[in-house]
Amino acid sequence: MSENDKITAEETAGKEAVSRNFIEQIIDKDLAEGVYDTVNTRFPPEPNGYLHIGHAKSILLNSGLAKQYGGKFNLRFDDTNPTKEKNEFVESIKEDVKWLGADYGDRLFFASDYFEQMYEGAVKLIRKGKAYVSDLSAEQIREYRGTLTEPGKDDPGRDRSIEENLRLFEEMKEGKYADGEKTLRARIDMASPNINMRDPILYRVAHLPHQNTGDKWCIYPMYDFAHPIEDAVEGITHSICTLEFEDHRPLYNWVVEELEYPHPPKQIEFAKMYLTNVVTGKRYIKKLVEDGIVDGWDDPRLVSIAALRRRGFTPESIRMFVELCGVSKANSSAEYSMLEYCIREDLKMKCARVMAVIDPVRLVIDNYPEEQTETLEIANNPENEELGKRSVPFGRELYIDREDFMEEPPKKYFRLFPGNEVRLMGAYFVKCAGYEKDGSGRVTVVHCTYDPASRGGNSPDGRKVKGTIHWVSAADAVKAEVRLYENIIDEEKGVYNEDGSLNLNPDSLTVMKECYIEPSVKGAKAYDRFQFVRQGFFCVDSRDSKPDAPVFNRIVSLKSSYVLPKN
RNA sequence: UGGGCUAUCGCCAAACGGUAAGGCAACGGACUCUGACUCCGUCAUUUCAAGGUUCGAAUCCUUGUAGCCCAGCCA
Repeated sequence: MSENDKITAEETAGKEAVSRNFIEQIIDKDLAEGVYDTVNTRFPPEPNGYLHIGHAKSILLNSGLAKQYGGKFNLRFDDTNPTKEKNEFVESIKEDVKWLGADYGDRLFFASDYFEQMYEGAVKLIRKGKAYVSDLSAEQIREYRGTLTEPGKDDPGRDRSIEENLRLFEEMKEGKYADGEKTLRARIDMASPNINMRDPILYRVAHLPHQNTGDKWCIYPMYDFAHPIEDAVEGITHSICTLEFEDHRPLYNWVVEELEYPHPPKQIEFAKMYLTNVVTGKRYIKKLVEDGIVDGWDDPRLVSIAALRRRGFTPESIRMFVELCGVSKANSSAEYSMLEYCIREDLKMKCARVMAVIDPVRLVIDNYPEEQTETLEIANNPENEELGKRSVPFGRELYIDREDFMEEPPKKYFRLFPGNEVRLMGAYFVKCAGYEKDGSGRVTVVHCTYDPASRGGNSPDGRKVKGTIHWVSAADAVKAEVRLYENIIDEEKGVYNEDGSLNLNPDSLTVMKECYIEPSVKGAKAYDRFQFVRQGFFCVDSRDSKPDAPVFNRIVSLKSSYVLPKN
């Protein structure tokens, strides 16, 4: 206890009196009062789907608290319902939890490991007269339960003798009854204003093999009975869950009390994290996949952990985001811009800043000698010298982005236009001398002249230019595909239509097939990230990128205070 | 309509009876070989509302209002 006090104090000091969230406050109080002498937490997913950004909050909150207070953090699969669960999901969840940096070490558990103890717990309750076997059908149970405003009525099985209950429950376990024929219920209060306390079902019959226990069991415990036992068995002190379980807390406490656990865990509820204009619902995503709108659960426009990873988000950025969002009991929805801030912030110093032309147009330097080429040394990240320098080839013919040239510029446009001089980043000043168009009026070539004295990007005469643009040597460029993402949801309209369907943004994916990137990106591997100067952060796609045909995902664009006028 | 919970800036979120932190976003401006970054500045006389208690209220009391959750043999 004194040891934990120290850790807490250090933590507080280190955080410079940053206020503690309400869960930390509860924990501090528990530690101070000696209710607990350590802090053990768990993340208890049911393996019935992929994890998404919302889960990250729970994972990082739980693992973070354990770490902060020097306790244990468990990953526990809440696999008490074999009808919904699959091993495929336990693998993906393990991967995602590890990727997020929540270190559960070897503390990987399954609720199904405790089926025996749960069974014994149920028997104990029966012996205490606190549980009984019910013959009611599902429909009858619903009728007997009453409504929000009317009390329920007693189950006919409620008054069975302990002996009979013991026998019947044993028979349930032996497989004498069909699915739905019998249940084990807690004897609490059918008139409770809290519906969860109206003799909740503890066990149901399900003749179904379980992914972990096989055919050993044909009765499976319900969440409300299983969860407190799982927590107690693992020595969890603070069982942190989301708000919708608040009404279940009295039942949670009833279970640990009736089962007489010496150090009962405490359930604390917090508000889930939602992102504005984002879809996380399983059925919606399933439909997007089925309809071919996205290319899988890890499509970079989605916010599953796998999708964020594939898009190029870092675990650090997700952690920063969760931390920034904070923890409270108020239902809230964070804006996506906060997540964008976090990834930019994280990648800013880490990534090499390279030049990539996404929508190319040729730039010819008329006064540059035909056969001449040269190599320029450019810092990989001017703000981080540790990233070193690279060589960038330069020549007479380059590519620049179409957006960086206009025939008739609007006011305040300081890129290339006839007569204007700009800097080719890291290279020379060039002045636009003319341009060519094809039959459809599309610009095909921009001509310019360069000032040889401005090599490196500055003119010895002190002449200034307003604009600096990026470029790539046509002869040396790496051809690549670049995928530009926007929200898959139409933000103007919100996520859902009146009929419950999604408001999709038809332009959520723009595939640019012919992009030219400077040769320094050659050899980039899956998940390698770069800043494409003036454009954004990009990541090598882990699924579709090939060494000879690289594919880059735009993680996030750079901020911009200049809006190009629409043509 | 019974029970539980929540309401503080466009979005998160502190404040724990002593006179409304901070971050994101936005908007000015400086700087700039990224229209980025960085820097500097602006952004709640007021905390869902109305009363009350108090020298003093976002915090306490009263009465309302709004939102979320609960009637699975799901978790």
